Amino acid sequence: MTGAAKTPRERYRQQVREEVKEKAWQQIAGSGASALSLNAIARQMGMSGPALYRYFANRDELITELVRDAYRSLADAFAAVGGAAAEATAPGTTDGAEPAGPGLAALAGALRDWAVADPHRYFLVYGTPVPGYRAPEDITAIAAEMMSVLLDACAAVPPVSGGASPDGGIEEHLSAHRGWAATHPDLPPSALRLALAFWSRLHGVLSLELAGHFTGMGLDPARLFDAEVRALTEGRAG
Amino acid sequence: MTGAAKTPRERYRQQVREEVKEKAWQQIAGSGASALSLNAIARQMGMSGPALYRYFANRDELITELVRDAYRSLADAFAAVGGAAAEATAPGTTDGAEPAGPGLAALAGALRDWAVADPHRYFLVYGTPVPGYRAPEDITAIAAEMMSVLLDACAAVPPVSGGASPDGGIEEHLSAHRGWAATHPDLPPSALRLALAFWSRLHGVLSLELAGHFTGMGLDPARLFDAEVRALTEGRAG
DNA sequence: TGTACATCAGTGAACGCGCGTTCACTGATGTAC
DNA sequence: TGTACATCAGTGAACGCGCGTTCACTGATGTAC
Repeated sequence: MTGAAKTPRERYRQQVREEVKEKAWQQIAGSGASALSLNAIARQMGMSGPALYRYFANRDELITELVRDAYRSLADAFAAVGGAAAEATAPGTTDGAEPAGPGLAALAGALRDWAVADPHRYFLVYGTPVPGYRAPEDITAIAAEMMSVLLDACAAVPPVSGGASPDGGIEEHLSAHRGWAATHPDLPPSALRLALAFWSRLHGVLSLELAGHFTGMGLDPARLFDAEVRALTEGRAG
Repeated sequence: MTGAAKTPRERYRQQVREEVKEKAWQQIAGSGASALSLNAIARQMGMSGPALYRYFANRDELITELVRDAYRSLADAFAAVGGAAAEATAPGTTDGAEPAGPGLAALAGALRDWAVADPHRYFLVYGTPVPGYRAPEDITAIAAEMMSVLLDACAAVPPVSGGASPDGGIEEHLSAHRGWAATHPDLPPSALRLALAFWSRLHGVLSLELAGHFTGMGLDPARLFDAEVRALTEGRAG
C-alpha cells in the first residue's frame, strides 16, 4: 500500500501481523472483544505467547489496530460508492433530477453490507464503548472522512419545501454548531440534518438487527432497513 | 412487592442481594459488564468471595438478574407513562384531536430519561450482545410488555394520508408478520410501522449519544433526540 | 564466493495477579417443645 | 422462660486456570567487506 521496496523481513512481519489480526477477529467473533487474549492467539498460531510482542507492543495496541482497520474498511467502502456516484453524476447525467437520492441509497447499502458482513466488527466500532478507551486522532480522522462522503451525497439533495411544520429549532441549532461539517461550509442546515438522520436512523435499525432484537419477531431486517432508507431519500429527514 | 409476611431472615437476604447488585452496577459503570467479578464485589462489601454464593448460584445468575432489573425498570417507566396517558385520554379529553402524539412523545421522554440516567444499564440491554448469552423467557416477556404499551400509543395515531409514495412493500410485510404485535390484532400496518420507527430511530440517536459519537461534534444530543421525536409524531414514520 | 558480524524472530521459564468455584468448618440466629 | 436442635450466613484454605508481560537466551536470516 503505502511505501515501497519492502525487504523480505518487512514482508514477513506484515504477513504475521495480518495473521494475528485475523485470529483476533475470529476470537472476537467467538467470545467478544473483551475476551481477546494474546496468549490464545499465539496458541492458535502455533507460537508461544511472548512471540507476539515482536509484532504488537501490547494488547491495547492490537485492539486499537483492529478498531482502525474496522473504520478504514468502512471508509473505503464509502469512498468507493461516493466516488462512483460522483463520476456517474459528473459527465452527462441521464437520469433526471435526483442524482443524490441514489447516492444516499448507495451509501446506505454500503453501510449495511459492511455491517452484516461482520457484526462483531460493527460492534467494535459502534457498540458498547470500552470503558476508558480513547480512540487516537488518526481514527477520528477516518470517521471525519466518512462523514465528508456522506455530506457530499446530502449536498445534492434539494432542500424540501417542508411547509410550516415547526422543527423545534433543530436546523438553527445545526447552523450554529457545524464544526463537524467543516468540510462543507456552504451546506444548508437541511442537508446537515439529513446527514445526521441518515447516520442515526440507519444505525438504529442496524444495531437492533445485529443485536438480535428483531429475531423472534419474524421480521425481515433488510426490509426494515430499506424502509428507513426510503423514508430518508423520499420523505426527507423531517 | 410480591408475596408478604417475610421473615427477618428473608428480609436480610433481600437486602444483601440488593447491595450486591448495587455494587455490581458500580463495577459495570467503571469497567464494563464483561469485567464483572464476584470476588471484587465481595471485597467491596467487606465479605469474602465465597459468601456471595449464598445469594447467587454463580456469576451468570447475577448478570441475568441485572438484565432483568434493567428491563423491568424501563417497562415500569413505560407503564407509568402509558397509564397516565390512558387516564388523561379516557374521561373528557380537552386537548383536541391528537391524544396520541403526546402519548408517543411522553414514551420517548421516558425512554431517554431512563437511558441517560444510567448509560451502562442501557448498554447492558441494548448494547453489544454478550456472545452465547440467551435471555430467559420471563425477560422477553417484559420486552413484549413494553411493546404493548408502545402499540397502545401508536393505535391512537390516525393513519396518515400519505399519497402515492411507494413504501417498498414494508406495510404489506408488516401485515404478513405481526406475531410480535399479537396483543393488538386490529392495528393498521401504519401503526405497526410507527412503533418500529419509534423503536429503531430513538435507539439510533440514543446509542450514538451514549457511546459518545456526538461528543466532539458540539451538538446537543437532547435536541437531536427531540427532532426525531417530532418527526415521528408530526411527519409520521414514512 | 566466503567470512564476520549485526539484526531480529521465537522460545521457555518465571512473576504476580485475579478469577470462579468447592469444601469443610464456625458461629450466630431462629424454631419446637 | 429455658433448653435442644435445625437452619443458615459467612470464613479460610484450596484447586485449577489463564492472563499480560519481562527476561535471558538460541538460532536463523540478512548485511558488509
